[in-house]
Amino acid sequence: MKWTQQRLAVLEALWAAKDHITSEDLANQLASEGKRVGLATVYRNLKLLVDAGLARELHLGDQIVRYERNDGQTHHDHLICESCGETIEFCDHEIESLQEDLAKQYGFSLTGHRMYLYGICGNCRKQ
Amino acid sequence: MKWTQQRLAVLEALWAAKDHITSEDLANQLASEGKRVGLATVYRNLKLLVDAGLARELHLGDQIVRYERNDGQTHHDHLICESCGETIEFCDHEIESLQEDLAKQYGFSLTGHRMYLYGICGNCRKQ
DNA sequence: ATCATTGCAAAGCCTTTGCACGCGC
DNA sequence: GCGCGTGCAAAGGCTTTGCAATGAT
Repeated sequence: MKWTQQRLAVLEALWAAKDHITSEDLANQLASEGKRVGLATVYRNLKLLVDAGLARELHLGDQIVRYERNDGQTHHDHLICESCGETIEFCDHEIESLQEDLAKQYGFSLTGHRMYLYGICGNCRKQ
Repeated sequence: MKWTQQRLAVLEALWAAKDHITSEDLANQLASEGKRVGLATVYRNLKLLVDAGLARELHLGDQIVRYERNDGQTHHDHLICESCGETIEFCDHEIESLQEDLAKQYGFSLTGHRMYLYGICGNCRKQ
């Protein structure tokens, strides 16, 4: 894997993004920084970064694919405000242990999971 | 909402499908039964059925949108075998109650969730 | 009779691919 | 210099839409 400046730029943008980001937004972000990286290259590199374990692909429930950095350690799930779109990342070991139990009941060995909680955040409820 | 024969056909096919089904598969299924329903009509009706609460749209983690019947009562989550694709539906109140707690901790009022557990089923592990 | 619904084909959107050029090693 | 990586534009899937014709009530 060659570390071309485009690939680095994609990685850095992904690392800098506070929220989960779409391919297009990432490309726009790069463009706004004056870095010209073709959209196809963004797509290609996001895929590669996922394969390399440096990024993670998210499907939050709509059809839009988003990416986030993957530092390889912080597994987490998502709590999403349906009103303002704020997303909170969390990790709950108690739930995860129940998931393990449940899979075992069905004879499955668990390899992973995705959990998305949807709700209305405190701020939005006040308005 | 008019109950045209096409709409009924889509609904019936969805009801009959044992597994979660894609728009295209559903269209093929109809075609194989000799019912000629345009693909656009399938798409339009699946959307409408979701709005009407008769169907549910699933995003199992790939980019493929699948549908399942929604009888309005049986909320459930999915346990998916990554090897053979078998999916098991389950509902675990203990996990759901923990989800509620967790949302509350973050000031959210929970409106829903999606949970997908991925693993290898007993059969596939034997092979 | 009226208006929602359909079918078809065209258009849209996002994503991937082919190919010649350029850059990292 | 070699070969991977890039950019561009074209092609690909899947989904939606425009429009005239059809069908449900």
